[in-house]
Amino acid sequence: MPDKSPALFFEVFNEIAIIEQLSRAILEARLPHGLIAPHFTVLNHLTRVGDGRTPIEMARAFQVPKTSMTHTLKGLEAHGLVETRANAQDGRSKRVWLTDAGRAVRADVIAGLAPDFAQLAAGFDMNRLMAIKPVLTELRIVLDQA
Amino acid sequence: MPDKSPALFFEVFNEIAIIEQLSRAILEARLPHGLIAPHFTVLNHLTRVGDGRTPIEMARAFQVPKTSMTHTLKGLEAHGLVETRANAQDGRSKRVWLTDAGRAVRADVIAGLAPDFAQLAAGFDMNRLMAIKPVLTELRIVLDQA
DNA sequence: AGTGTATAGTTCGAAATCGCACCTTATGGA
DNA sequence: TCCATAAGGTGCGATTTCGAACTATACACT
Repeated sequence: MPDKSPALFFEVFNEIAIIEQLSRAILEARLPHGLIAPHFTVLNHLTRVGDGRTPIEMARAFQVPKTSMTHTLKGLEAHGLVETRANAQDGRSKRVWLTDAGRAVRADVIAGLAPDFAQLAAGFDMNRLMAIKPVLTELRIVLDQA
Repeated sequence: MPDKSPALFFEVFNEIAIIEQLSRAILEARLPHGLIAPHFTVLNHLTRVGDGRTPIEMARAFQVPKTSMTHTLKGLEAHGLVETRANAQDGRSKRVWLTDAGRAVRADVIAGLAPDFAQLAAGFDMNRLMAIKPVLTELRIVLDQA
């Protein structure tokens, strides 16, 4: 009997790629003009884990190249949503802080997403969503090590 | 008690976005020079569902804009991995066919991924992977409708 | 047939992504 | 202290992504 695991991985990764596209599209539909998903992701991250993070730390968290993070942060700074200051502990590094405008934009976007979430929650069993989360986390960790 | 579902969706979509990045990176590391993930995705799709598909059909399947599909197909054609012919049933449309080279490249890439899959399968319970697949499919469908 | 609308696909331009090379600062020995 | 190496960050250029506008064909309705 042949090993089915490659096919299974393919199918799962395929679904994941499509879900990523769709969820990003839903988010971006609610973002103010000029902001895209990576911008919001940074605002959200800084809110959740606390601002004062370094660019490289966020690049690792999101698994994107550091040049992409430079670009994303430049966009956020141009919109006045974050500001960067030198890192007193490390002269090579910066730290990124949310501005009041940045916090406000994040809050507004989340508020604007409420109807989308409501619709999703109506069509989807939250228990099943909760059930897959730890598996996804485990998968992410295994992939990260590979 | 507050509704936790927005946060749960955020976390799941976040994991999914990271998994998408990581799995794409693993795939692209095995692709021949000049090919990226979307190219392979098309080769794989045409192999699985049969070639002779139309560009718009694949754009919908992958949830990408049709302009992106035009670009991806142009790259595949430049590499001689697919060829397009007019659609006899619809004068506006094309159909896309795999070449022998295209089939060979897909097979080679999959063969090259074997060690990666083996490593993943070693570090991950296939039953858990199989368990989340239908939930992901359901999630994809619900998102698609939204 | 004739007309209005919808669909498949491309072109074009703007923005995003990301590898590479580079600069600067840290760090850990000799 | 000096030096080699590593790490944070940016500039640049090639490629990708994708929205807007456009062409050409199909289809529905009269």
